[in-house]
Amino acid sequence: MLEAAARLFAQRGYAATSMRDIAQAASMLPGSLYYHFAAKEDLLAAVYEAGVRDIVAAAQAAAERQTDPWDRLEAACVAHLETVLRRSDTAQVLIRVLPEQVPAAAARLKQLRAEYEDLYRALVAALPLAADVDRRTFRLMLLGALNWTRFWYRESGADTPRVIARRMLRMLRARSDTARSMEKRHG
Amino acid sequence: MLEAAARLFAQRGYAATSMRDIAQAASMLPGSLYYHFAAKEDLLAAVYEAGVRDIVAAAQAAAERQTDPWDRLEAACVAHLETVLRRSDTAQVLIRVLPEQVPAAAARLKQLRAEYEDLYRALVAALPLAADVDRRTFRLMLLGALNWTRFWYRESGADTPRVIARRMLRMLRARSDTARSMEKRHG
DNA sequence: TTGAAAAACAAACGATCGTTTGCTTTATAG
DNA sequence: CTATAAAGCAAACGATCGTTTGTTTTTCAA
Repeated sequence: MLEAAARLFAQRGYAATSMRDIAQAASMLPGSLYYHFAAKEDLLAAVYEAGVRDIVAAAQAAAERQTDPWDRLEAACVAHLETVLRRSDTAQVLIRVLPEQVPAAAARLKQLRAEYEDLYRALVAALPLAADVDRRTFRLMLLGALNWTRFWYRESGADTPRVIARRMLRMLRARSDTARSMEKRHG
Repeated sequence: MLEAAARLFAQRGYAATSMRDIAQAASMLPGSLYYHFAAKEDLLAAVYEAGVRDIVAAAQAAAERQTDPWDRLEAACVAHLETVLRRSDTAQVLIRVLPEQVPAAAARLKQLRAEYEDLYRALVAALPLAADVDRRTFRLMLLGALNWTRFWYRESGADTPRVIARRMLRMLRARSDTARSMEKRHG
């Protein structure tokens, strides 16, 4: 039921998905949904919560398997992209549906989003970046590029989410890195 | 009237905006809209077209004032971001509303989007990039980062669109550049 | 096996949706 | 000034929306 809602919210958006659509996808009648959720907004909030859980869990688990700050970030990004593009419909809703679109639940949704943004704030904070690199811009740029893939990624394409994430991180890593690690990588 | 529609589509999305909302914002009655547009989808297509025109015109004009490939791209990105974040409601619709959300008009909308993606394809093609840099990833990453700003940019913040665009481009420029221009910049 | 709680059904409520129709107002060319 | 076309008004159409209500089915512990 949550899965059906997530799939439709991710595909069509929140407003364009009716409770009847969701009910049909879940093989139920519209009214039955209201035994589990008091309103459409609550259903969205539940999907959102599951989405945050999916992404944060995947990214965090991947990061924890690494020790080097750059490796940790890369692992998190790979997991993030694989989750969003392949594994989880609920995760896609995080990208597709924005809190402001549902004013009544905006506060709760923003709080949930913050949970996963904090993860990246921490990962970026640990990077040995050159002094003139703005970490906020770095983080927002990375997340923007990653999340935007949802709009052009095709399963049929040659590139896997893993390859895409790594390629993106390599582009950002270059000059942003400290001189010391630059030296090391350049031999 | 187009402006009213653009503002609402950008703020709330396509499905969440009713013809009555648009009519009220344009100080008209709902039925009157249909003298100018046969359907809601046609109204969106018109807004989309104006949005593409705004972005492409601004970016192209800015790029033409420069000769160096990197300067041309930077100028285009600055103009792009200023248009999207400040000047044009219609431009925001391009980012907010995706073709797949309106199946009946998807083909036309995709065609319009392609027009502005081609501009960036050309700008990126002209860059003196290192051989191991994938230009497609470069372009998609840049556009993703730029367009994602719509979701976190605040007018009240300290950074102007111009500053944001330049900072982002500087991060991407570093290692992606050829060795020759690296040398030049590093003295 | 029975009885109560959980879950789903069946049917409808008022509200709002995109759109249409017929008439009136406004603008403009001769 | 007047005729004609462009633009907008007023009112409503059927469809669909989120949601509610009362009843029936299913589940499962005692």
